[in-house]
Amino acid sequence: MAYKILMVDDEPILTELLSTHLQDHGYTVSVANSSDEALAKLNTKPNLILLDINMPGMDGLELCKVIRNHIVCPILFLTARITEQDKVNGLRAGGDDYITKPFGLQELIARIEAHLRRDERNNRPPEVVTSQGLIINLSDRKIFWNEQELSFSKREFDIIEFLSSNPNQVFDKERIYEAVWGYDAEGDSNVIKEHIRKIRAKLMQASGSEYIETVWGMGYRWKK
Amino acid sequence: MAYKILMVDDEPILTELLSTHLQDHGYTVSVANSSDEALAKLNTKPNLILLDINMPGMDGLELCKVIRNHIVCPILFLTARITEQDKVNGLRAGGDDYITKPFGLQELIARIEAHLRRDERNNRPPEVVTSQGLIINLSDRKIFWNEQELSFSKREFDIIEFLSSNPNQVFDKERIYEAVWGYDAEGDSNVIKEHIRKIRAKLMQASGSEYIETVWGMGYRWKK
DNA sequence: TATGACCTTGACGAAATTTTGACTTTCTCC
DNA sequence: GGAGAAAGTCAAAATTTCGTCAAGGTCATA
Repeated sequence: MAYKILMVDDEPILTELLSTHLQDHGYTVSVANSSDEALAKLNTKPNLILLDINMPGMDGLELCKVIRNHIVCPILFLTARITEQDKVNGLRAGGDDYITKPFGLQELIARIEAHLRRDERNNRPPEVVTSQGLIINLSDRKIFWNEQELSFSKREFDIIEFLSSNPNQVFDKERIYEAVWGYDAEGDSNVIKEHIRKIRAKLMQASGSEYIETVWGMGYRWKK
Repeated sequence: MAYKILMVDDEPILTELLSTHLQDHGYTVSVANSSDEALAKLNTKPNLILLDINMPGMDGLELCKVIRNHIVCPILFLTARITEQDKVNGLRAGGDDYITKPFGLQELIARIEAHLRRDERNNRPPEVVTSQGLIINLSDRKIFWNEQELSFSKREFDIIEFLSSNPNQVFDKERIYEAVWGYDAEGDSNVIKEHIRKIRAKLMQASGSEYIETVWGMGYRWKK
């Protein structure tokens, strides 16, 4: 499937030119000419973001910080200025790389490919999910808090696996039941509540922190 | 509208049997007895694909990869073998689930329904962002004012979701009730007024601005 | 068959949300 | 400006959902 790139720049001429070029290289490109538009287009779950630093309103650095609250993917700054300070600011804001204008199209493509490759490697089989010092090894079905291994039953582990693999998303009880048991729950059931309770108790005892959050009236979410 | 299912299997007996069964459950079914036929029938835009792994010529896994280049929808493998390696191969190829032969028809229907529901959920309306730093993340059901997360109850969030997804449009109370509660309000009710009040108070406290406008005698409108 | 871990269920109090009803304020039209 | 309708406010009642506990059921294993 084609990689999706979100390009954020307030110069329509540039965005048009670049998006054509990127599309020629097989990427799916969506363009945002302002920060608001960029935020609105985050839902397309881009694999990589190209971000102009100089923009009216919320500038690229600010935007980068906000984006980082929502999704994880390589963010490359397009910028004219590139002092040491810019670099620091950019990295602090959560950026991954810089490309100084004017830049060669070859270089742009090369850098994009490099970052996507790296990202791919990093996001590979989520065999291990880590979360606030907790290590969840999905292939071994083992969970560690620091050096100490915690013990969970099958159902408990399945629930943890499901929730922690989809952090921050809210799932209602039916959805969890469906995901873990593999079929629909009949009527109202207490099973999930009870398992969640057991899981919480074990995690709290070991780590002292909350991992599963209740979203009242909606379900549960794994805090990341 | 009936969901469309594309079934790909080289055993005519099986496909005939299954397609009848699926049709009895209200699905529109198209059958392909070979990979080539399957590719040719992709243009029917199925909502879900059932794919036999073992087929002469291009096998199910190969076919799956190719399909993935064209459309996005749940792909369920029908398979006799199901080792860990198969599972990995299948996931790598872009499959969503496995059903091992022989399987019960009940189970098949249940899984199909589950995947269609999930797919529906994932393809939800996009995240919405209004100007001035308010970010409404529909999939996580989180709302941010700049860096700060605001808290809303289920109904409150649902109303915000509905209005903000249709900015600048005016909806009367009945319409909102219908959209959020899922059924019609009986008689005049204060419920909407009250929820709107709570929402406004929270948004005002955090951001200092009005997002919901009253259109007197008509209803409410999300200002964008 | 006995044992123990695990899964499931029903009941109940606590907590949070939702709804209601009475009342006040605001707006429109005459 | 005043009457009437629509919208806003507030507190309290009604309802829903959640967390917890105790107990019964199931399953694999010794």
